[in-house]
Amino acid sequence: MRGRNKSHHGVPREATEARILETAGHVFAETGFQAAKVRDICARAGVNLAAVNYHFGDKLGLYNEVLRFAACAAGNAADFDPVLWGRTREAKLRGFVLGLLRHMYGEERPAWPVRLMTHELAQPTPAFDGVVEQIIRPRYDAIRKLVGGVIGRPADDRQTRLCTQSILGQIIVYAHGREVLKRVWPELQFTPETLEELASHISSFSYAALKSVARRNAAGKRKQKQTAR
Amino acid sequence: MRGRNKSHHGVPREATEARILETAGHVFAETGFQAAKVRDICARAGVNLAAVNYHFGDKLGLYNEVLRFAACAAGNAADFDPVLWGRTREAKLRGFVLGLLRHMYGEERPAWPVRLMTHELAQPTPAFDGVVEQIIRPRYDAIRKLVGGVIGRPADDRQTRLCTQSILGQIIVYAHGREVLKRVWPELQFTPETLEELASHISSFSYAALKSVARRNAAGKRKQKQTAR
DNA sequence: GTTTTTTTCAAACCGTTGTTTTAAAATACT
DNA sequence: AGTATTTTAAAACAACGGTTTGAAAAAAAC
Repeated sequence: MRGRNKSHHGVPREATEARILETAGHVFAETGFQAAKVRDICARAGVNLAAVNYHFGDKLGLYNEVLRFAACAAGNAADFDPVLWGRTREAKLRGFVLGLLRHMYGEERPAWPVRLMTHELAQPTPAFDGVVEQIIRPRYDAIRKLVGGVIGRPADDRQTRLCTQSILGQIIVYAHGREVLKRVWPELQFTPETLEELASHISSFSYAALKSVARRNAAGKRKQKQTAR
Repeated sequence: MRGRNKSHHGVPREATEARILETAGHVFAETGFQAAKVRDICARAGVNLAAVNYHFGDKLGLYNEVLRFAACAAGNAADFDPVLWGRTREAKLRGFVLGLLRHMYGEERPAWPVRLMTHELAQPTPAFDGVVEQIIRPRYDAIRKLVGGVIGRPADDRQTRLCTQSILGQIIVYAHGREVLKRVWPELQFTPETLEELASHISSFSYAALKSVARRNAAGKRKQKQTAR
């Protein structure tokens, strides 16, 4: 009865399907899954109301497809090799930060996947686990390894994780604090130059902090040796 | 017809009203304003369906009342004098961070106001501006002033704001990254000792970074003077 | 104790919203 | 061209959910 996905020869999507998907991304990002209305999506996409159910089964099916689409746009795991980001560790750190910022605010990228994520964080749907495993965890593991290298600790060390949280927090605050930021710092604009500036600030801020942690660790070890003697 | 607020002599709230308010806080925090159901709130509170409309006018009226309640629980502006937090600037910073962490995760405090805020950030209601002005801005201004003091710049300097964002980001990541954190770092528990640990980490991490920024600024100035000579 | 006011309750109301249906139009296949 | 299949379209369906109603119960006022 209902034709799922591609037509009989390899053509991936009908025009209608694509238009729904595109529009749904924006609508879901604006209001979240629950509050988004199928009627709204269809009207904006200029397709009939029944099209969503015909092409995607139901609203949740459409949402999952939108998430899959957003996941593709997020890039693949191969991009998370720190060697791509720079030569020195500080350069690597800056590369990671800038990459993430560009990914979230870059002008060439659509803004809706990030906003969609904000809604998932506030109220996860069943699809959230997949998003974490596919999108977030590889990035998290990569930066954790890098941080561990700077402070001379294993990647799953508690202190390493705290430092990782500190770095990620500085990045996501611009996404999740968006509405607050608009009010307490309305002058801030997200131009490409701003992203560079943010990346420089966050990476140098963090690198200095990490070096300080590393020094404190080394001092701690020396002291331990002395008292052991 | 409908009796608003307090009864004729000064008693602030009927039992029903209070029970609705209490329950509504939890429900709104779980699912956000839109997705929360009046029927659900009433059922859980053990009151009749019509009670919400009778006591609060409509759903939005109840929500506003819940926000006002949460705002009270958030403490008043007088708590934001940095001198309360410690003697040295580093101690002040740690005091601020610990205060915010305790406010968000402290066991004596109910957890729902923070989750409610997550929903507001994802999809602000008209009440959000009030929340920002009453709750967030005083804290933001206080920490901004403190940071400016450490790096030797005015409170509304761009660099000061960037550093402030960096510190706040490290704190809110534990609130807004909650669902991610549960998946990538499931072992983390929020005991009172953990809060102390987080506060120590974030404040020492940040203070080291701030000092580094201050040094870089001083070096920049020296260089400027030399070339000017 | 009677009257008045306030509060509770069950039921109904009614717009909204996801989904289904049934038929017509468009497209592909032979 | 003729047939089968896929896609679109308008309307209806059914459940959900905020709100209203009108009467009963409870509380307050007198």
